[in-house]
Amino acid sequence: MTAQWRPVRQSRTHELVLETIEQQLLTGQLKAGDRLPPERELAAALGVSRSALREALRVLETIGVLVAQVGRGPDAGARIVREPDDALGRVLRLHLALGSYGLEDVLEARVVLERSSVEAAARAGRTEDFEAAEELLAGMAGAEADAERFNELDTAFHVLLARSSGNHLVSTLTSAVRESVRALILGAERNLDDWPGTARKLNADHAELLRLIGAGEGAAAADLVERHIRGFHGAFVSSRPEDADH
Amino acid sequence: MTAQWRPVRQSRTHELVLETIEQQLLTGQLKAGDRLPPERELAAALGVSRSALREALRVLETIGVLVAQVGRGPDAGARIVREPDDALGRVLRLHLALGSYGLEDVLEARVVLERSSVEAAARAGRTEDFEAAEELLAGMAGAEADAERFNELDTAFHVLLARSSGNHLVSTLTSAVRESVRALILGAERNLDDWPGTARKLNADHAELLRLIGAGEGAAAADLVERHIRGFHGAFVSSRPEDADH
DNA sequence: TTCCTCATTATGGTCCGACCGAAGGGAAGG
DNA sequence: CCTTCCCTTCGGTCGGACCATAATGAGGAA
Repeated sequence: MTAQWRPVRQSRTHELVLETIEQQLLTGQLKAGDRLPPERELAAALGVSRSALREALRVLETIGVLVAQVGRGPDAGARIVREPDDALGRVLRLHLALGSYGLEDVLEARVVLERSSVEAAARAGRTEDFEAAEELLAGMAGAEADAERFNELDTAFHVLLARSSGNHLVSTLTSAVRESVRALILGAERNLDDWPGTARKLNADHAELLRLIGAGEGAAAADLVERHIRGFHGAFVSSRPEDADH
Repeated sequence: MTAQWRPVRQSRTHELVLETIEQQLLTGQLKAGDRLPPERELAAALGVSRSALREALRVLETIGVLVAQVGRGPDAGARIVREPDDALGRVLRLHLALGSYGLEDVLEARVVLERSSVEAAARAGRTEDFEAAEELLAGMAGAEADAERFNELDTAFHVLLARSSGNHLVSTLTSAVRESVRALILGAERNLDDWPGTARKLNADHAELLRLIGAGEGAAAADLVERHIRGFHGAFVSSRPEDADH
């Protein structure tokens, strides 16, 4: 194997701090819900400046592992939380914009993830999610004129299906990927010739998808969701010929 | 729809800075390879303190969108880059540790992603990746005694297959998910009764997988990789009964 | 007593000014 | 022409100060 040496880039203080805290997370010494000491105390305890500590905390915050609240009382200060969705969404969104991967890749990823989601959802059969999905569906039917609102509900619908699969990770990834192309999809919808008609078609897909999932027909639902995604996604990719290289 | 209000959490300076820079990324005013102005200048231009700016830059750095180098010359300063893999890996790793999702979820996600990867790889048929994979395979055969090294090569092997699919996004996700459980897998391997025997079996799978991909038999390769992952992953999940809730 | 009001205090958020160390650029000297 | 050494330009770090926010608790009014 050809040796690949990456620069060591050693010892930026905030990275050391980060490692320390990460270790405590990985070993379970820090759990969700725990509070960190006040910044000034922790900085002193770690022997670093408050600025360096704050940079490390900021990183944890963007990862969705920590939130901070000002003020006083039991809810104030820095707390460990579990909110990966926004973090992943932001990463994917920015890298999509930078062309770290192309739209085709996003299309394939969506197909793969959502096929798996709907199959699992059909197996799980959660009626409460089913009802919520019905509501979203009704909302979309009423919002066919308003592309922005439709897009919002559409995203919520797909994310709900993913969540209904019972697999948090796949759901998080699905949600993040879907969010990352949200602005693009919205832009494409606005440029379509016959948007209301397209919206109706999409909604018909959604209704049928929901029916199949409710009936436990996972395989059929998976095929439908693939057609659904490829159909629309493919249509607007072709109208946006900026291919991203790498 | 029941209204869901999340707190506005408005106007932390570094978030405003972040939005500004993100906008420039999303609109293409900032592209990969571009250099940002020196921190002091940029801070002054944005009308914020250097600390606030630095926190925003740190966020971009953890997202894998920016790197900073000290010193002088054309390569110094903050540059826009495209390195999503480490960022995603870190997010998933920490959230796995926090129990944002369970091991079962990771198993399913790996199955879904890697099935897709090997099918695509079989279609793409990149001979150069094939050769690199052969090398890794040989390396693993020689490292059956050393669990750590084996694990390293194993990870590299799966990541290589993913990359060979030609889909950067799926490859990145695969790599991140695989990295996130790397420490866990290593720990499990060390606790196995018959590790060398297991290693041989895994390697046999790898060899056969590579053969199928080379022969263009994507479907068979997908089935094999699913059995491969479920077999081993399932075995060690059962020996580690800490189920993560949410 | 009970309730409202207001000062106190703990906490994160922001800013400033200073200094350190790394690394390219260029002048001085061989 | 090449080497050596200083200077300048960067990010990285630090300490201290002040602000905004929000719970707390004391003190006064009903």
